[in-house]
Amino acid sequence: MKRATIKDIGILAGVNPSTVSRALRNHPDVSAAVKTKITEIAKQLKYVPNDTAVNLRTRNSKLIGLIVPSITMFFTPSVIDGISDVLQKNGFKLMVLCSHESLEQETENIKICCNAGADGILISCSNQTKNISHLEYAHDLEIPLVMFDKTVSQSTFDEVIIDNKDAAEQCANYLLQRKCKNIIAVYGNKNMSISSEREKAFTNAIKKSKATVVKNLNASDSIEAQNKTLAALLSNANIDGVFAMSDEVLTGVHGALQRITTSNCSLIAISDGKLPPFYFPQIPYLKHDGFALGQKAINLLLSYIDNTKETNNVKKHLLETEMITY
Amino acid sequence: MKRATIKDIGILAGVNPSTVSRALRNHPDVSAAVKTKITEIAKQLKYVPNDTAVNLRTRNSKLIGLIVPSITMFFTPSVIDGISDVLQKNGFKLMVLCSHESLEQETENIKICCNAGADGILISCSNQTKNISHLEYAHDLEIPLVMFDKTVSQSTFDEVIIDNKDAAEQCANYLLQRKCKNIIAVYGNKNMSISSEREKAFTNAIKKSKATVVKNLNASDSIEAQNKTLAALLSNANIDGVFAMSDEVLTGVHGALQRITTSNCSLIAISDGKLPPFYFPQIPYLKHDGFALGQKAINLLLSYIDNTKETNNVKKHLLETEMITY
DNA sequence: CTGTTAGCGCGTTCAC
DNA sequence: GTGAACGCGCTAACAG
Repeated sequence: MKRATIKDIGILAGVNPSTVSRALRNHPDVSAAVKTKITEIAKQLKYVPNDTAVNLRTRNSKLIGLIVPSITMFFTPSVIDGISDVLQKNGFKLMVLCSHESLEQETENIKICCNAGADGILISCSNQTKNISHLEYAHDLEIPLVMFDKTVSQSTFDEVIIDNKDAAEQCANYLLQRKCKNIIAVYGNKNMSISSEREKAFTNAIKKSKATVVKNLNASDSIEAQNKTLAALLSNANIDGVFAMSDEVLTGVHGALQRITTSNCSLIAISDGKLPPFYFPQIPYLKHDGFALGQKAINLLLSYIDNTKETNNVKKHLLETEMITY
Repeated sequence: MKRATIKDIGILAGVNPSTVSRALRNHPDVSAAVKTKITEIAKQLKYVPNDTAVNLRTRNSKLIGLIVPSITMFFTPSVIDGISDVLQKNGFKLMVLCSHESLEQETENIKICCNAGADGILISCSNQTKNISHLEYAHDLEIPLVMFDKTVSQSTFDEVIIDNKDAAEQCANYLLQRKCKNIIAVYGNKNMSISSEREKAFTNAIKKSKATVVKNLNASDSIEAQNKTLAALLSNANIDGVFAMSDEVLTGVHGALQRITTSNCSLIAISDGKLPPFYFPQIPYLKHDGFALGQKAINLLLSYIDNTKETNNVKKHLLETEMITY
């Protein structure tokens, strides 16, 4: 069944295609009589405007490119959910590209987005990414871009991230309240700003107390986290507190703790909350909401696209977090 | 920076736009000299064809619509990963729509895909979906559609699913080998064909032995799974084997088992393998690979789009599974 | 208020 | 071999 066009309607209504176009878009210049007539015919023909033609004419694609380092994480799906939630309401399409933690693939994905004519790009960087030189391609084409979650130090694009300092401090305070004295902290890949920021804040908070951070660990995946944590626990029998900065890391840390039957540690993690309830006993965590983060990031991007953004100041947008204990 | 068009190149090269078009698409009719000259200029201008214009002209969008019931599950992200892996290599874009287990939203998503001019649709149904009447919209427009994973009984569209019968039987055999006699089986939502098919196969396999299925449970989410499993365990002290048909269900089942300290049950699950290793001790599972399933489904859909599909027989495509024990 | 005209950027006939 | 002309479906400027 072929699709009806604006022209088909015009013929049936005995009017010019352009009149049909105006009527359907509720232009004030067209008479009520003609308007209802055209609307009626359009309904009968099950007319639906051809997006491609509209896009070509109006020079926008109603397409948002989303680039993520990995999709099988706990966090990313929630973010996608939040983004698509907003986009569906605005008639935008979401194109999902995964970089698999590769800078090369990430660079390629930027090009794909631009060449596909995306109206805007949302990116969370791979752990290989150290600067934003590969984002210039989008910047040159004047395609709005917003970074979220996994960002790198820069001052060209807006960033939507959780309040890393506050989150890490809250976790530190939790452990201090539980009277922990000898603490291990496990972070993600060293390149990521979320790692260094959380480390800095956590370390400072602990320093203010009588407790000490016995060891700062970095791990790019849960296996590495498990091995390093296990080694640290074995060589420091007096560890009584562990901080895991993400779900990825938490998985490994938890595995390590399970293997040390003698250990009696307090554990706290930064998490989006999907994973912790699966463990028994449940693990307390500082919740950082991926769904909300996705929504905030896409709303910001859309404000760039619609030109409704108030100021032009590039800045970091912080997301609040919440401590969940049982 | 504005994008260069075929026209810009033509002016610089002193040739007609149509010649540029031919040269860039390596048409045999254009002389080698002109061809290299044009290619050179195109490179300098960083020319990239305008997808929208090409799509309008060629009447296809290079867009695939993916509709899933939920995205925060364990399984879906792997599937998306597999799909986008294939699509990126073929220059297709992936549009992700989530139905949030709502038939109404699913119907709406079908329309969004069609109206956006998707070249093809991949769908995993919500647990409210009982038939395919809402898919007719796509069928009428002759848009290829392939169902995967969560399907409903029908004979219009191809389905890509795991070999439910084999999977359930393998799980049954695992429990029988462990000398289980009194077994609980926990399935997902009753409407889903994967639930009924797995139940049928599992029950039949157990029936052939001296063991019995004490109880068949159905649960739409992990909370419900946990409550029902817990109740069943409490009222049947002699349970020595549990089968969880999915990660969703497994989460609840595991929670229930943890709460019964006296229980000494064998546990087996059908899972894509992301969740089981997180538990300690690790849970054996029948692996059904979401990544591979995604790839298989999209390849099938692409063969419809390219018209390279051999036969026109609608059928179920089964995916093999693998038992993972420790 | 409505019709005419002119493109958006590209691919493809048809001439020459 | 290459140019000219047309049209995909739609919107927008200009006329009347």
